[in-house]
Amino acid sequence: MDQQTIRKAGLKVTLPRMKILEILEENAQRHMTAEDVYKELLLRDEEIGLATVYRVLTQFEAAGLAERHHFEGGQAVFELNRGEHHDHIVCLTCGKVEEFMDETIEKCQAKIAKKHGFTIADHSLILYGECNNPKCPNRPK
Amino acid sequence: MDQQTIRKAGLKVTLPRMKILEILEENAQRHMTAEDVYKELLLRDEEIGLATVYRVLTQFEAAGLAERHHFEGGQAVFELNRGEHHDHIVCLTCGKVEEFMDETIEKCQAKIAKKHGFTIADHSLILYGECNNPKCPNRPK
DNA sequence: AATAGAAATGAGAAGCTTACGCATTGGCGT
DNA sequence: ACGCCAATGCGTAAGCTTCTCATTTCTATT
Repeated sequence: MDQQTIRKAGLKVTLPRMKILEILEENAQRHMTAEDVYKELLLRDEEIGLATVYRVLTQFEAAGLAERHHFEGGQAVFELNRGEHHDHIVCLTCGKVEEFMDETIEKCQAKIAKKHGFTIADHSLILYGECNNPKCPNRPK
Repeated sequence: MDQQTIRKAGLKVTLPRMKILEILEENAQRHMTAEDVYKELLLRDEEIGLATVYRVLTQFEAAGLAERHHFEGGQAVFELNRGEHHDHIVCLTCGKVEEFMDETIEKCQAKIAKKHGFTIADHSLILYGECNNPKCPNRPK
């Protein structure tokens, strides 16, 4: 139940938060910008302001429900946290994002952090390139 | 000679470009924002506009002279390209940035790209954490 | 159920970073 | 030394995100 998800995050259960969570769940395979979420809300005739979308997404992030990524292009994208950590490959031509996870890289990172005397809190690994998909050049949006 | 660096990049040798390159060289251990560079120019009584700083930094980036990184915090930072590729560890408390390079990780990335059918053009790996330096909590700025 | 208090929302405006337009300035080849 | 064309500076504009504050909505309480 979504309500529990929100409540456990220490947030009041409100309509905007329910709707936004719902949209993020339905688009779990995509990575959505705040604007994307807002547009989706408009399509559903929900009277939710863009400011609220940003606020809620930021709260979700703070609560660990969602992650914010800064891919190239200035606009931040959000995705629901589904438990398993992963990194991203982004196609510079069509914008497609794929996810991956490599145990070796994770271990190397820990090793490097130790060598530098750092305690790692988080990391961001993004590979940029061309997806080589025949249909790729059709940029979305 | 700096002039050669700029000329070889296909850019006209102008005073702003010289000064900005100079500042980047003198602060090679730091990672500077456009604003940082601009302030440094003001200190030196150079009549160079912020718009020019952004323009020149972007040109340096396009010419491969400098790299632009998007660490957390929205503001992009620039650093001169000194030939050898490297990634970054950023201290979330004091903002200190250290550089590293790990052959194993680089190889893993290539492997992952191949597995996903991507041709890698670039990548961004940033570790965030605490530097554990006794003097760390004195945030700069 | 009704109510009070606190938190959340919506709308617009502000803030911040970055890019742009245009008149003026300044390199660089001849 | 001269002139062309690129580069600059200033102001302004654009894009993304956050803030302000009056109003609404949730939740705990009566």
